[in-house]
Amino acid sequence: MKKKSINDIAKELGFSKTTISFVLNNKGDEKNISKRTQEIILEYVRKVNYQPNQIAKSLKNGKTNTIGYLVPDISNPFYARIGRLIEDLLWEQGYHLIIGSTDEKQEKEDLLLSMFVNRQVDGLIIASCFSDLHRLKTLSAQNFPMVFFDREDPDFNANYILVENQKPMREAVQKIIDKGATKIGLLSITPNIYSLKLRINGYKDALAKNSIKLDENLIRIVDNNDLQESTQAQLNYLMSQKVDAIAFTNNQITAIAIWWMNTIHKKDLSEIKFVSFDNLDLFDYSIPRVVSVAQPIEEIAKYAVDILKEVIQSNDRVIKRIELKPKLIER
Amino acid sequence: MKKKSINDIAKELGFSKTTISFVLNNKGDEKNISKRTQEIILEYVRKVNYQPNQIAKSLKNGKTNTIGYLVPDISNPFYARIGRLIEDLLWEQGYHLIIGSTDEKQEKEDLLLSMFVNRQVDGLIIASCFSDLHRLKTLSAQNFPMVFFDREDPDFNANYILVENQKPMREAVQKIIDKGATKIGLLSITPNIYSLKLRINGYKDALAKNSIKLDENLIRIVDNNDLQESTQAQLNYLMSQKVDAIAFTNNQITAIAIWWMNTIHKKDLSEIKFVSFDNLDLFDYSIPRVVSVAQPIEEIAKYAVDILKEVIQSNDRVIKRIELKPKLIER
DNA sequence: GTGAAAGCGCTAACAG
DNA sequence: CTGTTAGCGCTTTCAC
Repeated sequence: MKKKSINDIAKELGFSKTTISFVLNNKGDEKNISKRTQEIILEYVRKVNYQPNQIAKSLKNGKTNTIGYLVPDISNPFYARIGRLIEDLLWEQGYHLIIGSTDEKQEKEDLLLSMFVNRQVDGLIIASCFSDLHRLKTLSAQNFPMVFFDREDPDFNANYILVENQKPMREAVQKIIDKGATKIGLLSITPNIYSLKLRINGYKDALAKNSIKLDENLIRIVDNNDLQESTQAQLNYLMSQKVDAIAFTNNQITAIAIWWMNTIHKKDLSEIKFVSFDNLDLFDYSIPRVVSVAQPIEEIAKYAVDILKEVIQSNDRVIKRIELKPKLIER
Repeated sequence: MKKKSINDIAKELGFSKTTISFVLNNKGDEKNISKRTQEIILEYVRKVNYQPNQIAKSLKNGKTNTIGYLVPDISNPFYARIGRLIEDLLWEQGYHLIIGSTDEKQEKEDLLLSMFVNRQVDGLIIASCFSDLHRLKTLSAQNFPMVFFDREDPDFNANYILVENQKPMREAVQKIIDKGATKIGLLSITPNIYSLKLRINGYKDALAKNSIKLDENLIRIVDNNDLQESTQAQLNYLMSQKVDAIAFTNNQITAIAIWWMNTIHKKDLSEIKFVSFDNLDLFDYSIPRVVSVAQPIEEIAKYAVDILKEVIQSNDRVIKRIELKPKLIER
């Protein structure tokens, strides 16, 4: 059974497409279509459950009412929850979300970016891996509506919704120093992303401030291609070095670490302290205790959508940089 | 800067649109376009970074290469992870995912369903709340490609990727009975979904098999509109009834329960036993101990995509019902 | 008040 | 080997 088109409706009803189109788009009055005609059309449309083809509409209007959501991994709770919030906010405005997970791979990000552009999404909300600015800069130069969140590249001027990184990390690490930690390791995913560098700097700041000598060996980077295994190996190393605290630059590796401590390592649980950028509910009760930096995800989603809408609507270039304050959660 | 169209390319290069189109769609050889011409076109296209408009293509071909993913909540780890797996599988086939979260609300589900249809998605992967079959049956009658997972409605004949519900739940509850539980409560989200009913039946079966009298008061239903609060209130009730074990019908409420036990209740942690349908990594170490029923999410995603593809490709009606075996995880 | 017709960017049958 | 052309379903200008 083929779907009805506006043409079919027109024929069946004996009106022209134009008339049907006007009525369907609530321009009946404006275009002086008689009340009677409008009723007939609306009634019929309801009866046969006619649904206009959005693709045709999009082609004509140059608007698809879709937004691309490009993140490292949609199943990461942080991105999943923000995604959900964004989905809801966009829904209210008649927009829909197409998702894309990059796995922190430049190549995948590039392909997804082209895909989104080819699909004519009206805008993009992105947590980029920023490993190659070329394509982003091209899009930006074309004034393609984009809002970036979570991560920043100082060489790339764009709309950013960010949270402070360095200071909160410093304060979080300070907390565990106050509680007696002296030998503090750090575990991070690839820090070629500026925001992650800042988090690491925060860690270094805290050490410096407390005259703890920085031991570069205690800064461990996990391999993105094998997050699970690599995190565990690096943890193992840090534990062998007898650290009494570990700072993590995102929630994903903290979660793996807690799991590993409890199921594989099974030692030092109460002795060691964790610091995590990003919060998770389970930190409220998990051992080791975690001091965490909670990002204001509702705000992030809200600003991302608001600014994206602004960019889409305005013709001239909008560049905003919003920096939100995360919340330090002591435990 | 307006985007280039195939027309522009044709003019600039002095070929016709057809030739360009053939070459771009790798039909150059098939259509006997000279090697030289192909090279020129490919070269030029690369140089100006021409990207064909997918919307126009879609309109022409009647295919959008998008699939709708309709679930109660994309930020629920279960749906998020399956979503991610599906995204990857579809990506390999050139398909992309549009997401929609229903919040278990019929109205929202209906709206999302229309949205997906209007957008001309090529297919739908759905965990429906099944509170009104009308629209689904209409779509099904129109042979719209759909695959349902996680949940089933026996009154609705469709493609299903499911896991066994009743028996695994019975076995899981049996485990904790073996460990000494005698007064076992149950907490579930709205069980107007058949699959959830089956899980509850599994719980009842286990009690019956062990001659434990069923106390309907110990079967508590949480309010979907306020999951957090409601779950906590119901838990409070169950604890006041001195149950020595609680079975949960999905991971979301189990996670809330663990959080509540550890942060609010702070008692009975080692005394009480949990059973959870759906697994979470944190169950590996969380207290109370959780016996869980782990769904094979990779398989679910794989089958969902495979069968959807099959349905899309075949002209005649395909109806499959796959029932996978979940894995019982003792702890 | 209503309709004819052009055109959004692309594909593909058909012609040459 | 390559080009002309119709048409996917819709919107909108202009004409009647």
